[in-house]
Amino acid sequence: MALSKTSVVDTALALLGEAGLPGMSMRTLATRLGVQPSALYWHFPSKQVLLTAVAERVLATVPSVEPTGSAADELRAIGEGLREAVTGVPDGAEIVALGLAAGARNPVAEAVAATCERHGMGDRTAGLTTALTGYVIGLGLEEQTHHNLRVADPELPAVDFGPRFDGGLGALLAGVAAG
Amino acid sequence: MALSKTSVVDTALALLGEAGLPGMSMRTLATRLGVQPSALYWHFPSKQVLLTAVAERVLATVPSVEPTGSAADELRAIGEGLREAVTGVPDGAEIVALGLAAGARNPVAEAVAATCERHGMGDRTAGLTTALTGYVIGLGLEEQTHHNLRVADPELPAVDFGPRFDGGLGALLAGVAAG
DNA sequence: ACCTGAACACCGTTCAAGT
DNA sequence: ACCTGAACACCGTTCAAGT
Repeated sequence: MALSKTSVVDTALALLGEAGLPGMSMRTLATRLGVQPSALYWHFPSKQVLLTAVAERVLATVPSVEPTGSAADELRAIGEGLREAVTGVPDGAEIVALGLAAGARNPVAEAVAATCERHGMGDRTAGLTTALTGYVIGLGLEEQTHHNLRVADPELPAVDFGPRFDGGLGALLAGVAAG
Repeated sequence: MALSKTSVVDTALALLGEAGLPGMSMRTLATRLGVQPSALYWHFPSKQVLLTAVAERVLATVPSVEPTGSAADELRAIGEGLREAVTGVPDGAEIVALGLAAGARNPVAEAVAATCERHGMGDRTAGLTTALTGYVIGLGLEEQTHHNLRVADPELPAVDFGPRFDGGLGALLAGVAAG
């Protein structure tokens, strides 16, 4: 059957899940698809563009947040949702950063806008979107890099990024009304 | 003259400044040093380890902050100082993230601790350190990736990350007493 | 329209051998 | 101790040619 952008991105995601970015070369991707490497370049002009398509798929998995809590609770849920999407795929932080830099739609922006307006703080939308997105990507990058290093060298001490993420998110949202 | 770790890191930083991470291959590095690529492996076991040494040098340029303002002002200055160090070298965010993941000392941790204790909020040190560091790295990564994309494709719209950084930092520090 | 085959110009890393 | 020379096993990308 003929190749399609969708099937290429599907397979790219599968390879990422198995071995991260180093395991997703254009050559292994082609092999997995039963095609020559050069065939991929008919569908995508470069690996970078292919990766932004992957990033868009990752961003599409960010869950939407129900308007049922305080502003702080909703913003916390938005941050946690982005974190789940980003850390759900190995090297996801790097890939999503590429996607956002390339102009991908950031679902966090709209979610934060909705929450802020609902709670009468629409003027804080831009700052909170930047802070939340940057924080999740940055800590996600550290976490995934740390994981990659530990795979190569098990001597490296383990770090639990879960509580660390919660603590940073709490500090980040301390200025948002709790009730 | 014989090679040394210092001279290798010096030259690595010079190459990074010229063309970023893609311009800093072990081969170009060796050529610039007038040596064979394999010679580098006597001084560093891998490129990754060499890059963490580069990261430590970058982190060492983070300026220390004078205790002359409010807690919020001092924390803002700490964040700005880290940003300057990180964005001062092309692909610095990625490199510093690698360094921190490898266990490099984070100068922000100590600076935040000093400020927090001076202002009677020592219990907030950990959260603020994580939030501040993650945010600076994350937005820095987006910014530098965006810059790299624009070098390859000038069609991509320019974005001024300066005001965006300020806005996010303001939101991040909104929960810290201003006076 | 969609893909093959072959090549170009690179990578990081290893390791015997030299001095 | 410190480095060379040569090789191994890869990369992303291009492009004429096929169907």
